[in-house]
Amino acid sequence: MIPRQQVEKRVAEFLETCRRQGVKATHQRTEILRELAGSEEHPDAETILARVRKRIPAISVDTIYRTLRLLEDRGVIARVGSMRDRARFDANTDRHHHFVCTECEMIGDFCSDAMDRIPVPLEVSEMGSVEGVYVELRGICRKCKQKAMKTKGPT
Amino acid sequence: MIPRQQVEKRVAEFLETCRRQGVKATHQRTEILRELAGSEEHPDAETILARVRKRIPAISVDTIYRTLRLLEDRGVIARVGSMRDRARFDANTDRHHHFVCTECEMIGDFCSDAMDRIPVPLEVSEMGSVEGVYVELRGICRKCKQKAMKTKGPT
DNA sequence: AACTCCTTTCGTAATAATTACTATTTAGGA
DNA sequence: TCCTAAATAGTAATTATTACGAAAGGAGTT
Ligand SMILES: [Mn+2]
Ligand SMILES: [Mn+2]
Ligand SMILES: [Zn+2]
Ligand SMILES: [Zn+2]
Repeated sequence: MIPRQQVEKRVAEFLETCRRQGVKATHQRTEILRELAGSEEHPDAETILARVRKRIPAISVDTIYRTLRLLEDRGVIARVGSMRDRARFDANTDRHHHFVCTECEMIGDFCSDAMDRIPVPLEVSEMGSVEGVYVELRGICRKCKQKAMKTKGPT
Repeated sequence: MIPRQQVEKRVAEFLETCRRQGVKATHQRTEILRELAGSEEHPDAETILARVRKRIPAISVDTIYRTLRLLEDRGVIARVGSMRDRARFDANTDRHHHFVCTECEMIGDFCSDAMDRIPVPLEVSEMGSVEGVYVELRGICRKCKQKAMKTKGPT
């Protein structure tokens, strides 16, 4: 579980960003971010909608998608997950990367100093200027592997 | 431009894979792969469809998508590009990574031994078994940067 | 060749995810 | 408080992708 304190810190940062950038800090936006910041599972838009609806029953699909785009564009949240599935979101802006299970779509966080320290290859500098990195390790999670064992029988 | 020879090598490999896996090597599949293997731009499904239609006018949308999924599942091609845009495809199976321009969606290839040598963090091994890596550097390409210069004026 | 059986394709319909539209509401400043 | 541009709700539209059913293809058999 993510500490309430940290969630509120992210929300406060967002409210500050709004003030600086002349964007309105609405109830809807705040609750969407609060929901996402309190989750460790990198939920998709639909899941976020369902959860925020518990607190704001009349919130619309449009607002969810529009807000997620807004937050992403301002760098408050990030879009994660592989192309084959629907978009997933992440309010954790600390530098980290993801492990994705190709079976159940579970997404886990990890850090790697080694990875973060790699310089941008010259080849890339010639293509353009790099502003962000996205690293995703793909495989089968523990849970899915065990499930496969039970079904097919052990090795 | 990609040498004809290399394109045909990839096509031949695919035909071999078909034989081994008991999948039919149809004209449609062959032409879709040939088109993709001959392109350096990581085209999307729609683009591939339009191009293959020049040679097989009656080919259907279904066949394009079904075939792309088949090829991806067999590891013959890969799906690339970031979540915000439509899926893009790549028939280059040599280990490499991508630079993506967030402005014009241009996708360029690059290699990085440093990146490929990084061991999987323990943290990740505990989550599951890693079977693939996807690395994407994001930024603004040269062309888009120059365009921005002309519009807004230089620094 | 004609027959059989299974795979694949075409043409089109359906679905799923995301985005757009417009009347109405609201945040935040004067 | 009052005003106004910005944002939202409810719904329609769009886009990308997948599903379906009838027809075609292809390989082995007679
Ligand atoms: Mn994360
Ligand atoms: Mn590539
Ligand atoms: Zn899993
Ligand atoms: Zn560009």
